[in-house]
Amino acid sequence: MHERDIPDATVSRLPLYRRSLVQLASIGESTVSSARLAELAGVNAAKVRKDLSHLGSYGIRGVGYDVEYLLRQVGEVLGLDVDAPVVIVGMGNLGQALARYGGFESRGFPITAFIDSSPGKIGTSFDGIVINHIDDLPSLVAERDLSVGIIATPAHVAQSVADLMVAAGIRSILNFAPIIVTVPPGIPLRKVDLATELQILSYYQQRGSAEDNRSA
Amino acid sequence: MHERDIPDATVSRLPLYRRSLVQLASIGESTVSSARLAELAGVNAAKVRKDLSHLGSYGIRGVGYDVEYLLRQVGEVLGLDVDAPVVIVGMGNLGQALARYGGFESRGFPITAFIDSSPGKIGTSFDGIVINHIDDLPSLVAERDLSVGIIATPAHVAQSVADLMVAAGIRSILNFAPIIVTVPPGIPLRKVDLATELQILSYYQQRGSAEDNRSA
DNA sequence: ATCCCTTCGTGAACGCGTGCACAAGCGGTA
DNA sequence: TACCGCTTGTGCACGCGTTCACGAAGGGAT
Repeated sequence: MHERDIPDATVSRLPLYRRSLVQLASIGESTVSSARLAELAGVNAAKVRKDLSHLGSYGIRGVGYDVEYLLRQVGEVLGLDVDAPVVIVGMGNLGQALARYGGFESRGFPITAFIDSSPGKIGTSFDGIVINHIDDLPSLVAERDLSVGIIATPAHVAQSVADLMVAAGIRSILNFAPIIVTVPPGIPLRKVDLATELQILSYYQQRGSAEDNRSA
Repeated sequence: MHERDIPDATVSRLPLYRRSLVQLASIGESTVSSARLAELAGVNAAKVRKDLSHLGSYGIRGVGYDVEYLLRQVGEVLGLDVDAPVVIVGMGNLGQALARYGGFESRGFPITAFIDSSPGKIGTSFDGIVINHIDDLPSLVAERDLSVGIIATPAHVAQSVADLMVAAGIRSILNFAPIIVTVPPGIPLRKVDLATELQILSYYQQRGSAEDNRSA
């Protein structure tokens, strides 16, 4: 049926469904209706059904969706059946926090390499992994099959770090530096900017009316 | 003169423009065209013009926009002319990193209070600010005029923390916990989920085609 | 004063995303 | 077997967001 061509909006919700499904599985639920899943994920029930229909039809009318099966299916579509080793570039406060944050390994994204430019840090260990120089990136990518690069550097070096990542063979990038970074087509790139989020909140707070923000 | 009713999509780009304008101001540029601003912000030039038109028309045909004036204007629309003191709840790895991350104070969001549940942490200082118990939140909100609450706790307590924040008078919330949190209407709420971002990247990486991700 | 070049502001068309509403389909029960 | 209640899958209409393309309007030079 419809194997590929999943809309962007749906893709961005799949991790949400996945989280809810994990939760359901952990409390022993074997099936779930679109209404219940919608409630857990904080979205509309019709949207859940339409989203899930994009990965083929796995629901049973009158019953709902099989939790375990759907969980496997979503994981497969997202490509989570294989690990994607992560390298963090920039071991300042943010980089160190990301490194210690446990939520990655357990979700299939083992943090496998660290890069920093400070001579005082290079060669030292962090969580049992040696911090390397950026020049070592290409060989690290090859050795450890690094797939995802996280940029946690100051803004003024973020673009050059991104360029070096691409050159070294990194296949997708998550940018935390507060600046626009551009990469060649074919390299998925997403950004997380904390100050931006606060500024958006500031607008809606000041205005009184709170857009669609009932749940998140 | 359209004062209010700025589309959500535009609001979410205003911080981006603001960042670019700050950059331009720092290198002494006094005017900027929509094309240049678009390049810096990584968006389409027509979009820039339409976005800026929503805050009234400040561009001069044949010349461009006045950097300083536009900067003030954007800041005012976003409500950045007054400080919005921030409280961080959950001083684990992420909370500590956010606390040390310098990008907030300088952008009008002074981090003014910390909350944690661990008896070992309560009463100790972090960056010169004492870590308090969640029960102290209402009085802290009143004393320090706290406006924004950051949830950096484990998922299973995030909802109750959000409830307590709302009850204490917090006016907008940024949630880092990997779970859906719901708040009453009128309280702006945004979420940042790192694992979700990685999973989305994983999908596009696996697929080969990289959506609109040329710049971010 | 006139012309030309540049850049803004916006009308209009298109496409994506959302949500309603309903028919189709499955399971259980008598 | 026939019926009933529940839930999925989707056609359809609506609205928001994006982009093109062009008229309007400034500034500077002749």
